Amino acid sequence: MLPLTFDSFHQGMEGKVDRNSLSLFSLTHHQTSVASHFKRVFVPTDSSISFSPAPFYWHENCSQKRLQRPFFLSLPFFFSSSSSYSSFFMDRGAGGLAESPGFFLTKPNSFLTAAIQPKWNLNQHHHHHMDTNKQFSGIGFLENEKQTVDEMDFFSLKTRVQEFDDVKPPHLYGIKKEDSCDEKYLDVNTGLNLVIGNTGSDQSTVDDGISPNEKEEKSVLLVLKADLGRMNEENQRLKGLLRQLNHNYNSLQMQIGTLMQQHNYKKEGHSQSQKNQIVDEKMEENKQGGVGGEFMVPRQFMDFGLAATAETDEPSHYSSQGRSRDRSESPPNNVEVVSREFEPLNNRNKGEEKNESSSGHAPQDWIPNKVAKVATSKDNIDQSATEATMRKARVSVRSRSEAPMITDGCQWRKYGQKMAKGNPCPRAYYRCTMAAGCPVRKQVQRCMEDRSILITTYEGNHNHPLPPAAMAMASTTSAAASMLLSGSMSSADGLMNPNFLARTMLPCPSSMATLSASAPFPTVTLDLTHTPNPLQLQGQPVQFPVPLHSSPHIFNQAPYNQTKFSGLHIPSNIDAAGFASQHPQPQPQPQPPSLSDSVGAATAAITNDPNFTAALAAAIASIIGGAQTSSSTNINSNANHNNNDFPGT
DNA sequence: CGCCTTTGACCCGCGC
DNA sequence: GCGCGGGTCAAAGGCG
Repeated sequence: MLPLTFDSFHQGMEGKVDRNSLSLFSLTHHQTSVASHFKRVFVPTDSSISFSPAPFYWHENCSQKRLQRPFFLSLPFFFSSSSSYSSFFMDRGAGGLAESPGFFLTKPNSFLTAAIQPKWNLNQHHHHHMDTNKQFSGIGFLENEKQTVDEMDFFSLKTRVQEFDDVKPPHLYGIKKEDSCDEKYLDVNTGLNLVIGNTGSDQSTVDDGISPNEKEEKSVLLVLKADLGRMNEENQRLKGLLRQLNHNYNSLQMQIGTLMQQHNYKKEGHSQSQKNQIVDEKMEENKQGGVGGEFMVPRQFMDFGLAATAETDEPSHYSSQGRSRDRSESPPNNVEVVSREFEPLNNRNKGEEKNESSSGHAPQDWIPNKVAKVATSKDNIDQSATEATMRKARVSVRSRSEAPMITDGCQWRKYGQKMAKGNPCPRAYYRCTMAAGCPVRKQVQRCMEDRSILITTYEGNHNHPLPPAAMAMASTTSAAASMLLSGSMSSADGLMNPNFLARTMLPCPSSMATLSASAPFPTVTLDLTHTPNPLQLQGQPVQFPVPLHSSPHIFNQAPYNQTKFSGLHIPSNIDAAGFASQHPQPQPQPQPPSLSDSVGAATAAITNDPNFTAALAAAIASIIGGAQTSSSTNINSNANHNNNDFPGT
């Protein structure tokens, strides 16, 4: 233990304030009858340091002078700040020879602790100078709270003593209760009300007639009160933190709402009047359908949304399962779009009829929307053109993995396997089993050309909450599909001008993106194979969202007759997470340790970069629009039945 | 026993 | 009408 150097303290040396010394303090002793045992300690303010005084016991007679549990928790309430000094009142405390209080000055979020200890004890112990007026004189650091005092590395004091005569002691206004020993004070300097556990300032010298046992009980009581006070303070701090979090959350919600309004506004502006009605009905549905919140939150923001907006509420998916799907009773005009979102390539109406009549099986969760087709009697003219391409949105993810299936956080049940033509690797069909009736399905197949690449294609929307581990992939695919579908629903998008794309999309060969948006399924493929995944080297399943660091490659999947689109470039500085957060979800986003690009950060990036949003939307809209045009004329020119990538033939 | 995979059969759309 | 290919079903079996 380094001896304290009191000389500098007493000589009033002016020390340098630096964050490593933490050493400056001075005090004044108010010799008043009211608060004679209070010492105001002034700590020079360092912008990088904030002090949080907490008292501790110094056990004088212990060979190992361990720091005991703190008491006098009234101290923090004394804490006040001025421009150059922070100050707090220090109760001289129980004192005595056996134990006397010391005080920590703790740097927040740090083990670094300064300790102040009443001088007279030090003097008694070390036989150093005695100064009855300046009774507090020690300061030093502790590496951790378990460190003994002997191990304390006291800093030499680099202080100057200042007498702040203008600082008034706290004014006692409360009545001292005989049983509690509490006194109420008003700090006339800070205006704070203070409740001080009065232990008797001069117990070491004044015989107050209290027995040692009573003193101990009072000390214990004070300790408990001190703990309670500390907990209350912590509670207040946490409350403040919670308020701040709520505020931030609400702000983010408002931003989402703003983005959604802009999103809908674009759709309204570029589509027919019936679309307006759709939006209105969606909003009305959200009002009535229990989607809580201050603003409309479409389901795809909460689910693994592969479809745009409320199309996810496909009635027949759930009505047959006895689910509460009130909205299916009066399908809005967008039901036709809904039906196409989930309608398989083939029309399975007959199969369903067979299932319902002959086999007696309950209709499966993912079935063609026969009801929806019946309900789509209006506005067929415009929608007929969309019907050719708007069947089912798919998001395909290419990733390198030796495992048979990537780990995306969801639970899947294999329900089929087929040998796809032209690919020796079989294609596996999986259905989400995290919730009964979840319509989400995925297909897994290895790329024939590079069998280390696993191609996973997602389809449908989850109808249940997702675990955090599944949110990343869901948000990624949701955003991709949403953009794809929202673009496909625009028929005369003014942003479809290629020049707009040229202006907004920077060419970047490594992030060359192509959408396959033509019949039968508009498909977005996220190519995550270009970023080495450490896990793949270990032969372990690819753990999403690990690969999301890579840039999204949206390229031609061409499973069927698909039109290739070149020239859609996504800026390389926009990562997949940012892409996914195009439609941030209100659920807590996963924060795996390996995902440095958190969704939240990506959300901020997106919200701060409206150009990217507009550009991406316009690009996909343009592509889809081009697909719609070409699909009716020259789509076969790009037929590629030999494409080996899933879901290619 | 429940959940899952396997696997042949079946359905469907499409092209010829 | 027939064959092809994608997609699904469902019985049988495996597994913990």
